[in-house]
Amino acid sequence: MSKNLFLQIEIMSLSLYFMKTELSQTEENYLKAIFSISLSLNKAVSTNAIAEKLKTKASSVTDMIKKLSEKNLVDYKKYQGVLLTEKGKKIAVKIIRKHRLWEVFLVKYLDFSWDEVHEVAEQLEHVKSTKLTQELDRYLEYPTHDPHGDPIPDENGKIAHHSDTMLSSIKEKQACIVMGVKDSSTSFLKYLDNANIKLGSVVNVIEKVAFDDSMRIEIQGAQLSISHQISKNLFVKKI
Amino acid sequence: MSKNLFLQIEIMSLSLYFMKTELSQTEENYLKAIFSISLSLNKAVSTNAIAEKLKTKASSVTDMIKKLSEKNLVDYKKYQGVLLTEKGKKIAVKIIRKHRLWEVFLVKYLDFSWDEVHEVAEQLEHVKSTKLTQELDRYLEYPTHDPHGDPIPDENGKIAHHSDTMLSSIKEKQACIVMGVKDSSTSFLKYLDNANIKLGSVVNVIEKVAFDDSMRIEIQGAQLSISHQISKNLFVKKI
DNA sequence: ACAAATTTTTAGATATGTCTAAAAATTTGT
DNA sequence: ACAAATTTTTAGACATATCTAAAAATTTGT
Repeated sequence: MSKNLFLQIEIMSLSLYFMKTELSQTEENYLKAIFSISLSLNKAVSTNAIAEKLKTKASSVTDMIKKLSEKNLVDYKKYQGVLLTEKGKKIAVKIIRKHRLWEVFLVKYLDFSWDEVHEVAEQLEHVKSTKLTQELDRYLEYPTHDPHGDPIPDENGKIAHHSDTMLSSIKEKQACIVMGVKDSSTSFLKYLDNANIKLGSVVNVIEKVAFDDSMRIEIQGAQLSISHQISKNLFVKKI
Repeated sequence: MSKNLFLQIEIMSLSLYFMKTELSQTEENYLKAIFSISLSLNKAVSTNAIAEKLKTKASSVTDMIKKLSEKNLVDYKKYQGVLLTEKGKKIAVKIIRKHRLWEVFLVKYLDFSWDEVHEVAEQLEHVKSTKLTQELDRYLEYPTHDPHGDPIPDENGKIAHHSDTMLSSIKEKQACIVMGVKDSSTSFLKYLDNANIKLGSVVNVIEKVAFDDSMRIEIQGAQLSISHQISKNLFVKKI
């Protein structure tokens, strides 16, 4: 009888471990936040960092982390921050994939501009349907990058690595192509629209000003001066 | 001082009344349920009817009704059931509009069949963005009916009225066109697929069997016999 | 190294939406 | 009309996700 009980408990734990747990939107947002913070970090993600990212309080983060830890989505040791497990990483990447696919859809077919897509994609990314994601991907013709130049993970979670050269690091007389934006804030994107800077734009660095790190660039025949704040938020590829 | 206080309270009440209250998905689902029940009913909607529709308990419904009532979305008197206010009706229709637009999108562009769309549309309908709905409508070329033949409310909430003739009421030798389905269950829709019955199909009533109310019909040259259960769930238009 | 500052966790509260069980009101049947 | 059946509401719990305030642990600065 006792042996039977243990067997039963083992089966329960196993099914719990493999269970296709439907996550809440909140849980999904935590995973996404942890993923994106740990991208630019080689250590465990701190409670405060997550709290700041999600505009919530550290105590709320601690509670949620415990929950995610019980579901084997994060590795957590008290006071030591968290890291996503493989399982947690897979889910985070899946959500990012959905987010970016929807962004492409909104810009490509629904006339959204690149500064309008984020808020709506934040909602759409939580819709649960494998078929939906697959069909959307097909319909969009398997895009590799979203409207901000960020790579879209494929069905297996593989992510093309992003250009990591900033325009600010390009030397005088050198030409490059705009590959993405580091900052996706509305104000920055609107500035770029105004300056006629788009993904794929060819930029020639005419002159660099040592004093304030600003630069004079040429884009589509027109010259303009951009501050360091701008140039250090543009991913480019040298030609 | 006291006059000032009253003024303040009045302003607060006014702003509460006009406040653009973001509703939760649950609240939206209650409004939708009440709307759809009251369509086939000329009196207040009972607590139990809502509970059954939403697969929840009557006590939960009472709680939610109180909340919706405080937000002026339903008229509620204890033990007397509820009716949507104009404000509530507007929101319900908006959600139904979004639901049906998404269904059209899924079938038209993402290769969903008409029995697969409901579940996903239930999620998509709660995404909040006026621009999204407008642009989707435009992109779909302002469809008037969803894949099940249900009318899509326009931007002002106007709904084309639905055919209310059932195939079961059509007389022998009379021809008609399939306009919609009353039952949208997977099993019914799959049966129709199998029998090659689609929206727009021309159906000829060959013979009616008084004994069990079944009928022999002709569709696209082929003859088949359908039960009353089937014929009473198909909206048609006489030719 | 150890006191101060910071970070993180815990404890206890609040809000939403759900439930069961019991009480109250309404409707039904004879 | 009034007892029985049904419906609806209330009361009290519970789960999720949040917060504030205080306690505990870790990190920092001298």
